[in-house]
Amino acid sequence: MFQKMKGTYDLLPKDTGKWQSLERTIRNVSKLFNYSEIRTPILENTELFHRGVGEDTDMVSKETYDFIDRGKRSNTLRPEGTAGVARSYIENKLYADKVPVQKFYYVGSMFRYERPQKGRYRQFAQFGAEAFGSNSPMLDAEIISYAVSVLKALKINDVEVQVNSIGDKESKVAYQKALIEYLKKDIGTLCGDCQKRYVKNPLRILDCKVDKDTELLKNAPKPIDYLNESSKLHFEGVIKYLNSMGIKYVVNKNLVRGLDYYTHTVFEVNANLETLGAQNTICGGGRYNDLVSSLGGPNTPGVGFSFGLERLMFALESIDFKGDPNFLHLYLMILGEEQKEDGMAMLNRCRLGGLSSDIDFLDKAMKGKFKQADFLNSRFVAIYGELEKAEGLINIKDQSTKKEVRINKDQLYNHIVTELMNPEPSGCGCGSDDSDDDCGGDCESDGGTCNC
RNA sequence: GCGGUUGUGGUGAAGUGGUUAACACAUCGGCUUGUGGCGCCGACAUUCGUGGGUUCGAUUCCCAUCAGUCGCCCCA
Repeated sequence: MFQKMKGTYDLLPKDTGKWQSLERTIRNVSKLFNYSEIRTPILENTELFHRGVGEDTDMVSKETYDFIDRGKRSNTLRPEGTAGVARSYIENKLYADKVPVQKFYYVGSMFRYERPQKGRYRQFAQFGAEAFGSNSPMLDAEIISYAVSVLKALKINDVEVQVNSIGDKESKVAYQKALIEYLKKDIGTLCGDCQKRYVKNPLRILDCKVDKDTELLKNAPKPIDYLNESSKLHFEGVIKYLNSMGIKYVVNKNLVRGLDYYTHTVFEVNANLETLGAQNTICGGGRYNDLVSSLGGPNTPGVGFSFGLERLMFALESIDFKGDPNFLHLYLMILGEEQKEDGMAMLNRCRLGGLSSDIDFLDKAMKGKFKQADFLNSRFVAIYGELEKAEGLINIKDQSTKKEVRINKDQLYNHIVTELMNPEPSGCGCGSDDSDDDCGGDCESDGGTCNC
């Protein structure tokens, strides 16, 4: 028997409603912030990620899915979204567009070759946003507000936004030098991982979980203290606008991020949920003013974020998020071979009229048909057998009230539509069982038959 | 890449070095030709993730491997 590859998962119909609902919210909020969807290939030239994300990052040095294709080219399944979007921005010369600040969002699969654990898969989904063409701190603040607004729209409230600045290239270099100098004598007292980081990526020593409480690290210089004048001004601007928008955040001076392309603002959103386990960062992002130029484009600033959608899903589950329900308006029960032609005709008429409808294909007994109708969460069942055919009638039963009526069979569709419009029994026919709220807010899309 | 832990039917699970692998739920069929309940009757694992080893004999012990799960590193 075949089984799915390690670290992948099948998203089955019982759960896809949640994802559709989540994605709809993402798209709605994105529209409010005027970010437009971009879809770039899942596959890119390997070199793009080496140059974009950074040769020495863990992500590129040990987590990418690389392969050589039949044309002997080296390809990589994208481990993140920013590099591909930046490539597309440059390749399509969007910097020359009439709209000078280009704002994109994307939703799609990313791939990293890691050991799976809670909230971490080898194929996982991200929702990300990127804005190119302005170095204004207003844009940094907008991006953070955008991320927070998505969470708010999803009713995920128990989160903490952490921000920091690592400054522009000049500030970064100055800081890194100072840090290396500071740690030089005592690096031997830190943990093994830190000693490796010292050589590879000294910035990361700052948020080491093992050593973070040592005097050495507590007193270590912080990036924020090494910002040059313009970097300092930029960060102050970001803070100013966050405050003016009423966005809650904490400045975490130890926050540094693992990707090389970041400059200035870096931020993370953490959810305080035990259901997330160790992976509680649901969103990360920051500014990357040197990325576009390092990929061969014009000198163009940018800023963005990305959400891990599986982690968002975990967060949603802990607040009892339901998503779009699976339901049927009509389940048609045909009794007897002779009635099947009429049945198919009625079924088709209902479907074309906008009613979600189905029928028993297995000639089950009544008992079995009713069970199916229940499993499929059907609002109405209609029974059509010999007796009905003889009189041109059909029995229709409202599952929400258990009331059954016998009507002219040509009235089946009209009857159901009329009943669905009638607010009396249980609101909409979407089958949603939460009576307090609504059915997710989008039943108007199912053919105009909902009335919640 | 490293470490812990788990792996028995559709599901939840019991179990033992010895030949019929409990039990419950679900599902299917019947009692009951067309109204879902209840009840009763019956069906449903040539096999205990996979491969190898120890043994007269392995689902049980050992090794490997695969997968799940949790953690480290890192990240979403």
